[in-house]
Amino acid sequence: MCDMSDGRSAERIGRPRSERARVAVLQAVDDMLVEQGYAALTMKGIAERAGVGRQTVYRWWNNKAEILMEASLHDAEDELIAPPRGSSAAELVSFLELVERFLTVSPAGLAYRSLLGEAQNDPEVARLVGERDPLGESAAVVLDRLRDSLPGVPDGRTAAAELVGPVLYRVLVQPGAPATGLIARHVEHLLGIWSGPES
Amino acid sequence: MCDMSDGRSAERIGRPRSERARVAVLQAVDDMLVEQGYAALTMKGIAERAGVGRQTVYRWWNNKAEILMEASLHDAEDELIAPPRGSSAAELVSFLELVERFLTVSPAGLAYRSLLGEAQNDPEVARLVGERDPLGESAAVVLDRLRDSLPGVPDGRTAAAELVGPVLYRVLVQPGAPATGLIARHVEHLLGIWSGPES
Amino acid sequence: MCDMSDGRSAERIGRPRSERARVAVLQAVDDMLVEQGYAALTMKGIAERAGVGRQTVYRWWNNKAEILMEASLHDAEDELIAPPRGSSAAELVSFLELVERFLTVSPAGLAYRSLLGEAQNDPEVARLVGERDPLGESAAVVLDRLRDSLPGVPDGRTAAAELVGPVLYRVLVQPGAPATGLIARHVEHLLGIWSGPES
Amino acid sequence: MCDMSDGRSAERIGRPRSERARVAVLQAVDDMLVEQGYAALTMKGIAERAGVGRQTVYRWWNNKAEILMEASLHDAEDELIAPPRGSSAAELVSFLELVERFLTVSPAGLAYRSLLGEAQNDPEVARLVGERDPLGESAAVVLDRLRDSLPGVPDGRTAAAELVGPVLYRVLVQPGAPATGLIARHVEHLLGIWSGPES
DNA sequence: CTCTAACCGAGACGGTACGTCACGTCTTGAG
DNA sequence: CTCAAGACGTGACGTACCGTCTCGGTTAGAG
Repeated sequence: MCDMSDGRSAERIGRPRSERARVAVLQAVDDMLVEQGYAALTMKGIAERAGVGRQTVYRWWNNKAEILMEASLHDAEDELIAPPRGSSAAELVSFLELVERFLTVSPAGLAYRSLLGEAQNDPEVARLVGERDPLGESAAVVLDRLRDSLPGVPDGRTAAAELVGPVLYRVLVQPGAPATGLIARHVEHLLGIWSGPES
Repeated sequence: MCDMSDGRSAERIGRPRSERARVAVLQAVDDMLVEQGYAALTMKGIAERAGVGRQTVYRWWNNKAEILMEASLHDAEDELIAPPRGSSAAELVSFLELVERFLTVSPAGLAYRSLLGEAQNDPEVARLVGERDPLGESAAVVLDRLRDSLPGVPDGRTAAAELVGPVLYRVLVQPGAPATGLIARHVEHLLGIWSGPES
Repeated sequence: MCDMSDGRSAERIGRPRSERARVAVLQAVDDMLVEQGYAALTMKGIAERAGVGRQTVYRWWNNKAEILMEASLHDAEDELIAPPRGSSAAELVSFLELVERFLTVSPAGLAYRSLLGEAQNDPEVARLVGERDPLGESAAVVLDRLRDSLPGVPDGRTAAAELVGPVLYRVLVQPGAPATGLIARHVEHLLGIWSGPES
Repeated sequence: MCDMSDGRSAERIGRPRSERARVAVLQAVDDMLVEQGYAALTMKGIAERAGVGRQTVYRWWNNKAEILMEASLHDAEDELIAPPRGSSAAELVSFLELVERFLTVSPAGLAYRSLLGEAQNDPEVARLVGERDPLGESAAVVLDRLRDSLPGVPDGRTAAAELVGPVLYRVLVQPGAPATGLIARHVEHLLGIWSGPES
């Protein structure tokens, strides 16, 4: 997020940044998200929970949004890997169920939703989300894997939007309602489109 | 939103509430949303812009979210009425283009997005959005109108989610990118599903 | 200190400022000065001790220095009134003993010393102290009263400086050391100067 | 100030401390005091200006006060040596004028005033100032020299307080106002006291 | 035509989070 | 063991916004 970024940068002088502090912050954010929710996520609170100075947090990330993005990105990659199944249908259903679970119970998913929320109000956050969208990226991975057996899957972000859009919409608008029925029917429809000879 | 709601409640004594103040607040919110964005939307700022006391705002609505909801609901009904077209395809495309324009330029749409964002962090707002979702309601209206010519359209919120979900997702994640291509392909797919004998 | 100053100013609109909050702050400052000393005097601490919002403190006074000045000025007038004595010598000795006690034990006096200290670093505070110096003003009052029996007392701030300067210097440099001997000898000297026909 | 103090302690091992760093710090403090004033005197700022590590500063001195004390003490001895004059009066006037100039323009004098200010809030600094007071020591030197021709000069710190107290008071309270008139009259009075047969 | 009650504007109130700054300590690699 | 550099934990700073309260003044229906 912040500068210094990708290791290297040759020899830095002075005391090196504490990786320990960095992961403590990310862990604290994860914990607090599930325990108290985003509304109770204070910079001061994060720092205290992580046993870290406030300034240190600002040294690594410029915004609360950047912390959330990092917390979300890192775990999303792991949590949104759909296990291989026998059929495309089962694989898509599994993935969307992962997505739903991710968005409703996983710290990373809660972070993603808060991030998406903040992006609607803060253009800086919007830019961040626009560039690195863990949900869309995971969907792209799954679709790439299925492209052989589903010749109709379009390229780029369109297919990803068509896949996860309805589930995301349901979770954003009705976080409490289960999306299982929606997922089943939605996958059925998508298969009807993508597997056929058309398009 | 607040009590007193729908006129009624017979005869109240004392000075009646100023309808003038109420619409001034809604107008101020609309203006400030397009001029400065949600981040600069302060209760104090709204009151001052509307030439209204702060307490008066809280008399009509309990939260900033309730104001946004009212500002969004009222205009959304007008702005999301798809004009009748010759074909179902054209009608759906028109509707989704309306949706995209609503979400990106209309004050009511910006309010809706901010509201949806806030709902991810504040359960009270989430309840509000879950009960009255202008986007889903408009989609339901359109789908009802087309149900005769599209026998495959499922009932309830599933179809609405499938219709608007991808477009909303695109706008939420990439507000700047045009969704025209996505809309065209998406409608084409939906028609393939809904018009056929299957499902 | 702050604007609003001298009452009147005709009809103000809005909720009037809470005199209760104002005196609570001044009382809190007095208490904390004797209990913990100036170093522990935090704006946040003052506000909490006074049961008052932080912004309220800033509404009444712009600086910590302005609070101290007000706390000092108000009490200094009362605490530095030398009781009438039979002789000029006794009256001056009484006054200087009051000054010493004021500077070492009274909250107002501790505030004055901290203020004087801050004035050496902050030009804004220096201006404040230069305009309203409770110590000098009290000395001037005493000297005015004695001018009849001491024809040699010069006008203006010179006499006041000559009277209180040595005692203040002693207290500033050696707060712990008693100044009684210094006071006795100093008054004796001053009388030798001021009572004579010279000057 | 810090340990190691007076050279000695025989043979230390490891890299010897850099005297160059020490004087660079003192020079930086002097410069910054006249350029920006005490308020802008930061430990980090001093170190950077001196081209020195922060830890190095703390190795030589424990507090900012100790640096100021050293900066003040060293130069005060030179700057407060009253040149020999024909008369006691002229010598005292010269000395007090030096004092005034010292306190208002000299870096060492500004440091002394800031130190005196800090001493009112911090007992540790108060102890420091109480033990080594450059102003009082210089006054004692002058008075010792004049004791032969002024038989009435009392011993100890009383005379010093009586001599410099009024001038210091004037400078502390009204740094901008010239003290020339005060000095002339004050010396005249002191001579009336000290030269006479009385006391 | 008053009385009364709820409204209106304005703005101060007690809280709390923000991002910055300075402190004094700790941790690098180099000398 | 010291040096320059700079990150570390701590905590105060002044600002902004929240939602409530308290003013004087306004506007209706009830007596």
